Amino acid sequence: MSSENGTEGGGAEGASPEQLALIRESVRQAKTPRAKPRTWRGAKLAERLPVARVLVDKGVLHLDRYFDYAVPEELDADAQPGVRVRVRFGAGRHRVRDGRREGGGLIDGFLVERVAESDYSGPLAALAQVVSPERVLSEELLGLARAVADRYAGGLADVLQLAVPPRSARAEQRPSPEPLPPPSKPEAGSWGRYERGAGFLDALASGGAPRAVWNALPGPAWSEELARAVVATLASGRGALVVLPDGRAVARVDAALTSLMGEGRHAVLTADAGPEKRYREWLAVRRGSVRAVVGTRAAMFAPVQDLGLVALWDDGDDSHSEQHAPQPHAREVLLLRAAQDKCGFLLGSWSCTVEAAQLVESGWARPLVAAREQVRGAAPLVRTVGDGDLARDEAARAARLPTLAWQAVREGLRTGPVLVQVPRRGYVPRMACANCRAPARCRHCSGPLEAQGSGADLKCGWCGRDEGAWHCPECGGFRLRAQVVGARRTAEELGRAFPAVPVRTSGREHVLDTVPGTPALVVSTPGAEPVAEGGYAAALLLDGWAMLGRPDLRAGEDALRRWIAAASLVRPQGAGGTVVVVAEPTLRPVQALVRWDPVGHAVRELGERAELGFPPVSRMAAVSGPGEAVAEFLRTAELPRDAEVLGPVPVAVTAVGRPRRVGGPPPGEQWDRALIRVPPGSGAALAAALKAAQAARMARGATEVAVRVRIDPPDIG
DNA sequence: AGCACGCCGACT
DNA sequence: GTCGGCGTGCTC
Repeated sequence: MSSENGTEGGGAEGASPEQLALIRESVRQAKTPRAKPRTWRGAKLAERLPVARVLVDKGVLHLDRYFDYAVPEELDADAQPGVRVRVRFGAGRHRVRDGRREGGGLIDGFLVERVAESDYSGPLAALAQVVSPERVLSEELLGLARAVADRYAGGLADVLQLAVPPRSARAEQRPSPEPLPPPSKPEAGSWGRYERGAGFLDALASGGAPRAVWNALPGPAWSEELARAVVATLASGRGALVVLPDGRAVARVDAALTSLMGEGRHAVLTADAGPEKRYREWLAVRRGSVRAVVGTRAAMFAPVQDLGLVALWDDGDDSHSEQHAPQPHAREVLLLRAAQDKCGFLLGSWSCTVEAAQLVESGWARPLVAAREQVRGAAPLVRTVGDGDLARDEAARAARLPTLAWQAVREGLRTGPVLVQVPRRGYVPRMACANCRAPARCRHCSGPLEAQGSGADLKCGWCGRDEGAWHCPECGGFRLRAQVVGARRTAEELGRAFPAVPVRTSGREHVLDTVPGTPALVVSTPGAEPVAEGGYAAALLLDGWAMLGRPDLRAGEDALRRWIAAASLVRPQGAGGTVVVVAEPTLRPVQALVRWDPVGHAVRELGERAELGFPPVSRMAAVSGPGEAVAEFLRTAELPRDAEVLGPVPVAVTAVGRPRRVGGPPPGEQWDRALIRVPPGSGAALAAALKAAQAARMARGATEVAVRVRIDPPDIG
């Protein structure tokens, strides 16, 4: 008997679907409204568990519902829970005409469960096809996908699209390699530098499930430390998963794992591997051939068997936010996984997000930190140059760069490479008073003024109004300077000032992985900094104004994270490592950098967020769309009693020619956005209410204009 | 989204 | 009696 049977319409189609259709036909003609045929006379169905519950992959229309289908006898063997299937789905009765079935197209789905009876009071259609007998959707993965869908008020089918890669028949046909026996428990290595580091590894190796927020010491040891945690988990006979922000970080942990335990015990899941290779690796994990996974954010769903540890590096990096609906964040997905699988959890970073601090504050995770003298021994010396220094510094105004910075660069270049961190290009140049450096703001809405093209035209980044005659409200000055452009030019000038030294650049389109330990100027945008052999001798951080000037809740935390990430590549103070940050020394993130205290900074931020009712202490959702649609949505949604609606207010029109933000309005269209806030503990109720309201809208039909619902919106003023 | 069902008015 | 317009609701 062939499972290929019935793949095409026409005469080749198996007999039972035809018969089923005929039965439906006769049921209808007998005018029996909704017969309840529990038995199928004539149709050859599977003897045991003849009903398949199927998750139909058709958008958000019928969120999270299963549909029951009859299992024809010839598909019985292959139609196991977790396989991909194709079914007829569509309105109305499937007529039989000229021997062909009509109505309802073939669509994809997952077979979730086999049961004895359906509780659907109507005639069941048959499964059209089992796409392949590979059981891709395990019970655990389904449970995780459902939890993620609930957390983010999204559809189960949407989450499964993120969690299960597209099929490649060739990849499926290849047998996965034989699993290797577990490695032996690794030495603690540089984990010994942390107060509870060795204990954490011991707990993993002995089958425990420790949960930690790890503030990593600056320097390159983090990737090997992550790898040791993975090997310790494997040694206990369980699997491990590490999610990293980009391909370079994946390559480092990959290399560390290979050097600790050789090839064949871990898989690498990244987007740039190509669909077939990626699916092949994914299958090796799903089949249990490989028990450890490192990868970028899509790997957060990797179906590792018997999971003992989930780990995430640098959760503040925004590449951990999924771009596709419902836009889950890797940290939140791994939190759900740790809770569901009762496994270990490790959240590591040189810096510390407010969310990470909250995990410690709530007692859910324990801090994994080094003693103060370890930090002092590993971190570089940090010095600041603020507005006051600049004003007093005659040479700086002429040369556009403070004397202190010149000195640090000159000194550093004597012994090694010097890193210059400049703002990312594509940051719209924001303007400040050339005299007093106060940010130039719109006189109507206080939004940031931005330069338009090459000319002197100014436009507000929020309300879009033109500003023709700006003058500084602080000092009366009327000259402006573009901070971002200034930083780039400064980097160029540095290159000219040290003509004997090579200049390398690393940025968006051309990212360097490493640079040699010889004297060089390395100009890089945040996140693209190459690792220097032996560490940088010095770093110059020039983008303080651009980062801290953003009207964003995370501006301070983000600036600190990027500074710390760059400064972590610099040699320790004892080896002469120096960092100069051009930013106001009274600002809290700047002070946290000088004291090298990212955890303290995050804890203070967390306290303020709690007071102000901001995330992550409260949970927020954003509802956006055309004004009338948003208003209607808010009228009909049955929000939790303790929910508070802020707005709606008009969102800034996306300026024509600027890249459209994911989930934002089309250029030129006016949208409204409301924020909905609930106190701690009501997040699940809020998500459920928003999901129900969305589903109700969809059911009402196509006349309704879509609104976008986003849990944990990233940009709240 | 499709697509069939059904209620109601117009025409043979 | 029967055809067909479009509004409503379902899809196993």
